[in-house]
Amino acid sequence: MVLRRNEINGATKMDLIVTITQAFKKLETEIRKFLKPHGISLQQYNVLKILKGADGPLSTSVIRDRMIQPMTDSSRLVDRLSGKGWVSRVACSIDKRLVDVTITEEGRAFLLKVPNMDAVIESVYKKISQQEAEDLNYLLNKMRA
Amino acid sequence: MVLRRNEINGATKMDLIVTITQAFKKLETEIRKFLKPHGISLQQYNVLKILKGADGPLSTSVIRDRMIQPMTDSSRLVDRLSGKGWVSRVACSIDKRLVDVTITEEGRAFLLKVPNMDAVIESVYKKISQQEAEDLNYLLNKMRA
DNA sequence: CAAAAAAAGATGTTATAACAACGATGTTTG
DNA sequence: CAAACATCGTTGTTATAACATCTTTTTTTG
Repeated sequence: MVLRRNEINGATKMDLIVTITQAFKKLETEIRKFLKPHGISLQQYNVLKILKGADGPLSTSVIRDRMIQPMTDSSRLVDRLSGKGWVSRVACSIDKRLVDVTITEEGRAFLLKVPNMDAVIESVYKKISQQEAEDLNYLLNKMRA
Repeated sequence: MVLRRNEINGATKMDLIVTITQAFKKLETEIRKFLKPHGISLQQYNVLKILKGADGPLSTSVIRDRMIQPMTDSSRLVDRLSGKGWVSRVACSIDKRLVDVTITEEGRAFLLKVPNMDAVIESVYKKISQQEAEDLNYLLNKMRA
């Protein structure tokens, strides 16, 4: 694929910082606004989806590793989900350092109430083609390889 | 320029969410670690640089508009900078709703002590070429056009 | 001109994230 | 085996961001 761009494009890597930041912020804002009426944060939603997709219980640290944005504070993040009754925590019998976190029926029921996010994603990415999305993905992955 | 990628690349726009997020987070983390020993946050640093680059005073809302990550809470952000003595605030005589924010000599002196960030940026982007950086910039800008 | 609308910034509140330190448990290694 | 080390999760602390609301001031509009 041949990229078409302006005749003059002196974009530096410094410019890329600005561009990546703004692309991310726009994305984050849109998703946040989408989730807000449902009373759940981005990170909490991410964890809930991870647990829903898992076979059985996951430890807090495994959850953190699987998050799109791994965070140091995942313990309290699980705490908040537990407070809402969407996950349960049980001490792991094999390794007592671990905590087995499982999504509850209430958690599953909640996820069912949240509409599919496709429309949000499409609204953010509508300006680029599927091919361009793949190119972007390729370049961004190469960057942080 | 022809992008080379894996034979199979089924990256969806949903994948892009993950990729952009992780690219941004890596960037943010590196810059944060770089600034931390100097005792300034990303946003505060951004504002200080904006004020240094400005001719004269800027109002809080103009500062917000120029930030890489515009934030609702820019009032208190300027507050913190003021608390450190790096900016001064004076009521604007022309429009009394506005506050003229100016970088102080202490603020300028502080900026001089912070080393250039080029090395950090280079470390994050070293895996891609200048051409690829420009392509990325082009695609990301197109996306959010 | 006067009322309505908009804009700027301050502030209270709440949620969240980063960081460091800690205790408990598990693993490695001499 | 025992001591050093590593891992996991919790907790305290602090800084930050989002959001709503409010006052003041300016602009718009009928």
